[in-house]
Amino acid sequence: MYHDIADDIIKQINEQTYVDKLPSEAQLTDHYQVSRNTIRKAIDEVCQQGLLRRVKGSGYYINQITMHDAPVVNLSLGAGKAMRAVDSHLTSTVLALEDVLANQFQANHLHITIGEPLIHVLRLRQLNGQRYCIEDSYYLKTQVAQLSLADAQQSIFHAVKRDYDISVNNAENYISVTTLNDQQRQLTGIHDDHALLTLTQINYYGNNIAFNLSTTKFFNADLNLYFHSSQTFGGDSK
Amino acid sequence: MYHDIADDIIKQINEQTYVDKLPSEAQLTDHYQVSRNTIRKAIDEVCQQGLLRRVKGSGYYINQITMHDAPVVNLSLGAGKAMRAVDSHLTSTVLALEDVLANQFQANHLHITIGEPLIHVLRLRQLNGQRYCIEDSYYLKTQVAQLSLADAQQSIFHAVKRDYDISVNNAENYISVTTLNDQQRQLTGIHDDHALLTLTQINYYGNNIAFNLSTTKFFNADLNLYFHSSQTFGGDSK
DNA sequence: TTTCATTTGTCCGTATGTATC
DNA sequence: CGATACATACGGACAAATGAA
Repeated sequence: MYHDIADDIIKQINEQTYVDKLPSEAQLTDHYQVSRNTIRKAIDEVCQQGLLRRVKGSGYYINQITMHDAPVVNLSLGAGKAMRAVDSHLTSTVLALEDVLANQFQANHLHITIGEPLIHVLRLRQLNGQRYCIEDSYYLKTQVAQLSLADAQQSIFHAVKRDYDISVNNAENYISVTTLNDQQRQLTGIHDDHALLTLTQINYYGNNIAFNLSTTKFFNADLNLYFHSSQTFGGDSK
Repeated sequence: MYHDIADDIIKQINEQTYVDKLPSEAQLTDHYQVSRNTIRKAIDEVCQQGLLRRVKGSGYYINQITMHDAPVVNLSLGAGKAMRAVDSHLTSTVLALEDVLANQFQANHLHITIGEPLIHVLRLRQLNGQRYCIEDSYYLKTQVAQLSLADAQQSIFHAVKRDYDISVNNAENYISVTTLNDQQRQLTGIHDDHALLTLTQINYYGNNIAFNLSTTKFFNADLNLYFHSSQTFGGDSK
């Protein structure tokens, strides 16, 4: 229930029903007809997504997530949700859809042994006709037995949820700067050596079983990856 | 109080008192002599740092965070804590320590008007004799009236905490790829055009007032910025 | 400066639901 | 199936910060 309330609050923020700050807990309690604790749990969720900052004695203030004109991807929304804002406008060209065996890197990150079977998907994604990102994804075949080409052209996470009831519970995120690798150059025909902002994610579901490892390289030189960190902590920070 | 319990649980994990999983909530309730709600809030904090995975009906399992060959800065630890691991080994060369007036960019992010007085600190930081990062920081003079050269050579946040009782409560983080700007080239004598992983942070204290805007450019081409994102969410993700 | 109502932060006890084993 | 363990929700109490009178 508090999930639904959280979703609704986020919706109100997006629709600018709430502009500068949220109504007080008392007002929200009244509005949603639930206890204060439930409201607070809902607000916790919204805060965790970096949309609010909380001020004791004052209220909840809405964060403006912008970097001037530069495009921003909010990673605090959690895996799968981060891209949703742009996801509907993205088109995907599937450059590879194949079974492979885990190498050292993949085995390390997926907590499996070398040689375990994986599905490899390489996609070039476009936004408004512009190259947006290139994404290498590896799925554990023990979890995701099969992926159709049609699914790979759309939202894979959606298909995985539909067919295997797997959705992302949490994720580890690594951000670095890289260039395209040989396979990516060959299949895209892009041969320049540009440094690309790169996001590597290990996605976990349910009991925190890693089921997916993906590396996304963004072509847009202006792109910003955003996330919010808060200090839950009272004190010191020494 | 639940902060202290969270800290203690983390300590027990680090000391391997708890190896595979945590004691049950009932046992922890008994051990710390607090209510179950308080235990759960403490555990929430530990989870948020990515140290635990929670399994309904089963228990809390300790995450084994795998190490990588590439150097990693863990930003999930929260603002101010992220750099602590390396901070003590960093030496800082202060390239600029001056009063400036806020420009458009700074005003936007610090939620102030153009022309407000700021302190600008430009530091070149080294790790084991190697260039590690270059950091531009702007402090609101209304909050931080003065910074000494000695403080700038050490930990500025520590000095700010000591002199003004200001510590970071939460932060907005933007990660992008940039190159050095003119002032940075001039003052460092570095004139190549390398793409650098760049972290822009707006730091808040008292949860509401932005007091610092800093941009850090990392020289290490292998560096990874890490953070953990969890889904608090039960369900769907549609 | 003090006072006071508002608002968020913390903690408690209890009850019920649901997943795991 | 029953026992255990985590998830959700309610209601109440007091503390602490804010902001306006």
